[in-house]
Amino acid sequence: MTRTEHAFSILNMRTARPAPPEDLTARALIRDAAIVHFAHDGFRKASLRAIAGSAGVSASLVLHHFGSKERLRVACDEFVIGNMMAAAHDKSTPAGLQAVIQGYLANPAEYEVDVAYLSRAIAEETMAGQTFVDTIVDETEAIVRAGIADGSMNASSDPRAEAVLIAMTSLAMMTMSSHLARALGFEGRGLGQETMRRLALPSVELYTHGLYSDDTVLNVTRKALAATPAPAPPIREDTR
Amino acid sequence: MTRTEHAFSILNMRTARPAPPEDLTARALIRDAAIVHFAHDGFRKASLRAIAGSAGVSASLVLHHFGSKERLRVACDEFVIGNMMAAAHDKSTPAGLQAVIQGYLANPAEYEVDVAYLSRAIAEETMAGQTFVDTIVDETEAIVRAGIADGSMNASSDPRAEAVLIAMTSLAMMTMSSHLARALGFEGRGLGQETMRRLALPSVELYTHGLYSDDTVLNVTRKALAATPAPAPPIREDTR
DNA sequence: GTCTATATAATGATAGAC
DNA sequence: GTCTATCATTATATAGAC
Repeated sequence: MTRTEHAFSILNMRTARPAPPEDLTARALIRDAAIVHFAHDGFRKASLRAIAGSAGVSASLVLHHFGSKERLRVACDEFVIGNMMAAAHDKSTPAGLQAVIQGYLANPAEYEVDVAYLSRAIAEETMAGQTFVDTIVDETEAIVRAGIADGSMNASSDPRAEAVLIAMTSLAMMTMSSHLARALGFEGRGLGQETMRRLALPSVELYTHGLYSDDTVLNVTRKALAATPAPAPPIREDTR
Repeated sequence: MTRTEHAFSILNMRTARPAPPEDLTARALIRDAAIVHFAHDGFRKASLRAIAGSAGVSASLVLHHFGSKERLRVACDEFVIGNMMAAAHDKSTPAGLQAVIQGYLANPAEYEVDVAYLSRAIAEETMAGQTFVDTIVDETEAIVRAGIADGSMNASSDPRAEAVLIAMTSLAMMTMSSHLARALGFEGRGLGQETMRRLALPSVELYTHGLYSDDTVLNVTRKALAATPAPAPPIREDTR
């Protein structure tokens, strides 16, 4: 994803999960219902009975197919992650998942369920959440390093840490979408296009000219860091 | 909080909750235990029996004092928020809570429980979470507007939206601390000083010079927004 | 594959003794 | 204020018929 694509993607659209409604196996119906319930209520609050009810089957059938609630969660994790990775691969850019996220931010209604599921997964620190976050961070790092290399982005003292910061900001748009909307006066409407539209320009402004008007804070921070040596030896992790 | 204080606060410290260990009323013991359990396990998973066990009392006494699990949660919400607001008031700066957060980021062990509780509250979209987020956003907006007014910060097309973005980034450091640490190779150690130290400089770099090296993306975004009129009439909310 | 019936465990909440 | 005993509900999970 080039920086121009990045900007455009904010206003782009994508098609939703191609899952037809009726001709699905019961196992798939249950899995899809579970994803909705886990996303909406969280793992603990979502009950097998409620999931079974939404899928139009008995609670026992859920266990017959998945063995336990925990294994059902794993199946949902793998399905949603697989879904996201497939969508990312469709984009066929070095920043696949990032592009999917941008697509979501442009049209939240499409990926709504998967994104809500992943938000929960991130908060509950489940396997799907960690995989998703790690992938986004790695992709972001690749983008940042490429941008620095081709001169479109500024040099950084620590591109990995910079990528982490940028990725977390993107992810925060997902996980805190309701707070975001409320803070902008769009209460109750979730993360809609109105919210994203209002944030698009300030976000790019911040990423273009920064917040501070001169290097005062930067210099102060540098001195402060130099004055207090790291508690543990400043081992530089492998940042690829 | 001036911008210099902002930079310094990253390396500052603060004292912890002044709660003595033994000479507390049973009600307070229960409340403190509940805060720990709600923070660690979430509201649903935390059981009254486990809370009572940690407080060294019977489960019935919990209900005797608080009436119900939900009312216990409300009491915890109010206590933690009150705690934070008091700490913020101690700072006696226009950016009280922000300063407390910065203090936490500098020394996570101190406020660990309260911050973990608020992280949960944000994720579970409880009353405490909303109050906390809204306060942080409002404070951030005041800082941004003051910074713009005194020339230390760049002008913005939408200071409120800019403040929301900055606040969400700060809050993401809290709510996604484990993912953050893992992404930097500090797995398992939570959000420690190592992590914060590594992020301090890149964060300020980003806020000083931005990410993009020129106005290409900015101009593209401006054009894209101008080309697609807002879905709903572009009503400008009251941004104070 | 799908169901009904049931086992088993845990939870939030109540009653009442001290 | 604090406890023990207990209730009623709900949850996950199993057994077995069809």
